[in-house]
Amino acid sequence: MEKQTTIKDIAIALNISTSTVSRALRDAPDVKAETKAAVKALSDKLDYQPNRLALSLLNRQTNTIGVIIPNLDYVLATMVKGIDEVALEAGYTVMVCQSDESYGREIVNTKRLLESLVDGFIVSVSSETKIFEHIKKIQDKKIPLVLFDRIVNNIAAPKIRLDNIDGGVQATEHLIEQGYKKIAILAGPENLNISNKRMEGYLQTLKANGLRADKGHIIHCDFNQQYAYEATKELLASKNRPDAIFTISDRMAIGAMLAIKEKGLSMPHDIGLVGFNNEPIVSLVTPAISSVEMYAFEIGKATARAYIEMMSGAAGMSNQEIIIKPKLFIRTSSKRR
Amino acid sequence: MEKQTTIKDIAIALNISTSTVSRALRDAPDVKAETKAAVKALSDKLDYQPNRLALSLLNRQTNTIGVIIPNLDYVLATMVKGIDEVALEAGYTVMVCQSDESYGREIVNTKRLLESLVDGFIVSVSSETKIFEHIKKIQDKKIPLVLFDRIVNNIAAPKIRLDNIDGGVQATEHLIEQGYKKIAILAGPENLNISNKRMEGYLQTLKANGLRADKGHIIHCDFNQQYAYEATKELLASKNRPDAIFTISDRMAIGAMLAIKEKGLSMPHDIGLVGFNNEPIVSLVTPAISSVEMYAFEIGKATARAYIEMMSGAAGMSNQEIIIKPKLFIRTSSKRR
DNA sequence: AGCGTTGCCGGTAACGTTATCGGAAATTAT
DNA sequence: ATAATTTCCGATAACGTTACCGGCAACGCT
Repeated sequence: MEKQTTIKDIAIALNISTSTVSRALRDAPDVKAETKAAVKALSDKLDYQPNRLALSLLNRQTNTIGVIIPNLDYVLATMVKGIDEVALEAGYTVMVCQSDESYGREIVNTKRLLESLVDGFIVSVSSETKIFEHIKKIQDKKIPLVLFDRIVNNIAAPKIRLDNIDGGVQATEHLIEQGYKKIAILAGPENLNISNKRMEGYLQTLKANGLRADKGHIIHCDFNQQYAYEATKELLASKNRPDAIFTISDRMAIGAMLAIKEKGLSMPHDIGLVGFNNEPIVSLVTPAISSVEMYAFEIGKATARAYIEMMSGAAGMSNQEIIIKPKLFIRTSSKRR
Repeated sequence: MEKQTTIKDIAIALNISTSTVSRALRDAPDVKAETKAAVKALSDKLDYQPNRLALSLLNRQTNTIGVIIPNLDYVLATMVKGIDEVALEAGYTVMVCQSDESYGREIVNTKRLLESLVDGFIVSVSSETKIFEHIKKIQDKKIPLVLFDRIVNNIAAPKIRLDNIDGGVQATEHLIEQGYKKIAILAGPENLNISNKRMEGYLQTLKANGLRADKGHIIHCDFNQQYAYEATKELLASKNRPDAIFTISDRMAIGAMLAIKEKGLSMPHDIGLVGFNNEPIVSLVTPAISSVEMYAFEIGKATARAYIEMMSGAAGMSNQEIIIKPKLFIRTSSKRR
């Protein structure tokens, strides 16, 4: 707050020019060893810290990555951890902004970071976001952009995401193998790509196995576990009661589990249950819930790596799509054979 | 990446000076309406964004808060959300850096942010941090600092934290009221203040009720649920088996629950269980786990408010300590009367 | 002795913005 | 018509840093 020590302070104190101080600090070859020593000693004593703002202004780069995410739930926090780890290693600073699943806040965040605070973006869009002008604006300004997890299809950028369809396939195939016939799905919000892809895998697999999805067995609801609980209660009360439920998040799986227990049904006997994300919690409840691991930490790391690659490879963004394969972890909630 | 539109571009295009453009954009009174209109039109067209770096350099303030946290678990993520909400509202940008519970990374993060990137700090120290020179350095430079959650005692700064002792008291009193006599505690890492305070409340309450804490009933272990599971198994196998367990986090409570069930004991009959944090998950497992709510979101908001107050009140930091009262939520796992 | 070379350092401009001052032109008052 | 005021705008410096250029010594070479 007061006044940071600057290169000028050192220069005046030693009665030399700022240029020389600057060179001395960077260990340039054309500075006398003696001078260097004096500069370094004083800089240590005054606890000099270079002013990154001045540097960034000069070089037109901040070495900062703007990360925009919809929230900080388990999966995204894990991904951010992955991004952070790789970015820090490579000398980047990360600026995380949550949009809180709000389109408006996503725009505000983008705008702020665009004020020359970052030299690139890593974005996962909010579930509310249906218009992508703010994302396109980033690209119009030729600012590097990487999309991850909740990607946007009609934007050309490197994308790192889970193979969500495959996740849906693995979960559904497993349930069918276990002999379940009437498999319901608790899908997420309607316009959410990841949710729809998981459902696509579910539908594909049903079809491939000659099963038909009852329309009443496809429920769109928010990620919230409360909604999942309510939705499951309705499902279980319906005429055509499902004998298995696939939820596209673990939160929802736990909500579903609660409703199932309340109804007095047993897992995996009466009803099979498979969740998504493989959060630590699923193996700690009873019965332990089968879940699709999405390797969030790996996705985070891959995302940061793609970003770094894009920054170094001046040769235009490659727009590759990295697709991580999920893996179903089978537990008690769905294993009846 | 290419080149952002600057005030200069607009000035040249309209054949006026940069000063005039600057004033026009800020709606200064001494600019002709006509000129203003022209400037604004062109600035919109070119999608001009002011360069915050230049501004920050000039004003010696960034309007950015550096938030340093040990990790992004449920509690801290919630607190960050609270900070974020208040800070955004007040026009601040937040830079979140995780130290990943590492002393080294905490120092690196502090150092980076000190390079004039932020004009104040909000810090929760890592569990590994025992030396606080890096924190003191912040204060030596007269840079505003607020501590929250995992605070540091011998540093004078505004502090916002939970009344951890009271949390321990509430949990323990409740267990005693329910008739439990041999109450064990799964405490966190030894040098972690919040963990010790919760234990202090536990010890106080035992003493006040004429109970003695068996040394074997006080277990220090990492926050990790796996450790809690192992530790509980040992507890249950010991000669002097406890009839209740108080864990200082919900993660640990769930680990404990798992061990209890495995042993074939029932809650709340054979064993009472109380956790800490009141994470959503505790009400979704069976039995639902009693837990101490710590109002993480409120703590986050109060922290940001304290920061803002400190920034505005030029009259020295007040160094007040805001202490949030926790509240025990009683659920099945410990209610046997 | 004169020349080129090397070692070391200082001055200047630039990054994008705004505060401050000063001044020309236009308007009003006398 | 002249003075006084207002309206509007431009030039400059500054924030902290480094790249670039240039220059003065001192040294070595012929």
